[in-house]
Amino acid sequence: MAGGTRSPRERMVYSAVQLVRTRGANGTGVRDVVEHARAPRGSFQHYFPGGKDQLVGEAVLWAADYAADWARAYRATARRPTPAGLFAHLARQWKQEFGRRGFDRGCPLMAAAADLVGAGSVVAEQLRDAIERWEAAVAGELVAMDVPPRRAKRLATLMISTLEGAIMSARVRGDAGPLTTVVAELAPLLDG
Amino acid sequence: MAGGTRSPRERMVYSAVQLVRTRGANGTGVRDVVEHARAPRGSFQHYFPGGKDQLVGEAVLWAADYAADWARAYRATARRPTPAGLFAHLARQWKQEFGRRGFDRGCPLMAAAADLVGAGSVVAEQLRDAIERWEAAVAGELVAMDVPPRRAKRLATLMISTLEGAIMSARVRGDAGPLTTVVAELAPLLDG
DNA sequence: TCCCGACTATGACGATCGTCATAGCAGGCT
DNA sequence: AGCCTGCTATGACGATCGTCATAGTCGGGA
Repeated sequence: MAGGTRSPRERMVYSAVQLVRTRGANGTGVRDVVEHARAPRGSFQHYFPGGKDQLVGEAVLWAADYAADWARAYRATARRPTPAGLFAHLARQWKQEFGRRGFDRGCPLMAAAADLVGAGSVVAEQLRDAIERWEAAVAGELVAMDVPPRRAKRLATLMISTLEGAIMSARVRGDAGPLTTVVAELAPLLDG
Repeated sequence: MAGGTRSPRERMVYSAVQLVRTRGANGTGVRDVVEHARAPRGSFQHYFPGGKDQLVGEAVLWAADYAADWARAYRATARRPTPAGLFAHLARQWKQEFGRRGFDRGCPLMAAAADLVGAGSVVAEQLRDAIERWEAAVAGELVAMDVPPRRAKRLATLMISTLEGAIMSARVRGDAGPLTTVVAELAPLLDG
């Protein structure tokens, strides 16, 4: 999650992710990102000649790959993988995040989507890539559990939608309850 | 949805809702709201001495009441109300919105949550009220269908979470498919 | 040695933000 | 008439935004 020896460029992308998660895309300034990353201020325009759009775009893609990797990691930890188990695995991380660090940080994709999609930002395209990459990873894991590909895609859509909404609900209430609820309610449907 | 004879004050709250839906809370300026509402610029500080926070707070509450009313309206239109029918009713409005007006506008509660919760805004409290008010309305409708109160609350959480996530997914992809998918997938669980 | 490329430092620009101060208008009441 | 109150008009303040221009530092190859 956190490494000490990353390049200033990588640190800026990572910091952008964290700040977008807490304050939204419009609420995050490039100066904040540079400072949070302990990166030289002059390096921003060197590494990101495309400006803030490029930075946020890379942050969104970084987050999607991180989420996809997290989904793929489930198979190694579970002795008997099931769709409901995968969903619980995805939700567990968020419960831990909320339990340990509070409710300040949400999903970066949701934050970026809320601010940028309707504004016609160029980042919207990479947001689309990000969501599809994540969903494809989840669907791929379901296929590996012998779920038929077509249904795997539908279940992946359901899982990601429900997870995202539960994250938002939990953050607003300051209570991880919604995550627990949706995991329990969806379990029979996913494994049935 | 739109009335021509509302007071400048009401128009500003309504315009704030629409602008927050498309550009997010931080992306919406008070000058934009005033102009969009065709309201006198000087009236803003008169009606909202609490500034932007007050305006956004009222917008969030307005949206919650609107959503709650929409949920309650289902019972009148359905000859044989069921939980899955209610969920489809909620999703149908969004499919129509996306079909008619495109994907620029999302859910104002999600947009406000993404921008304000992590920033420690005072609006976060009213956001909490808004979500709970909406969820209580949905749960109330379920109880009216003879769903036991405790389970009604859980199903309401599931429905709202899934709906919110599907809205986000649909907006990012520019395709209302996720809404259709989650409605179909959740139906047997909700009515079973 | 010189130079050249990658990287960093710093200051400034114009735009926009939320907020405020102040003045002007209308209409009802006494 | 005079006045008070609800509402509107307008200009400005300081802060912050994303971006840019320019100069400085550093190390390795010719």
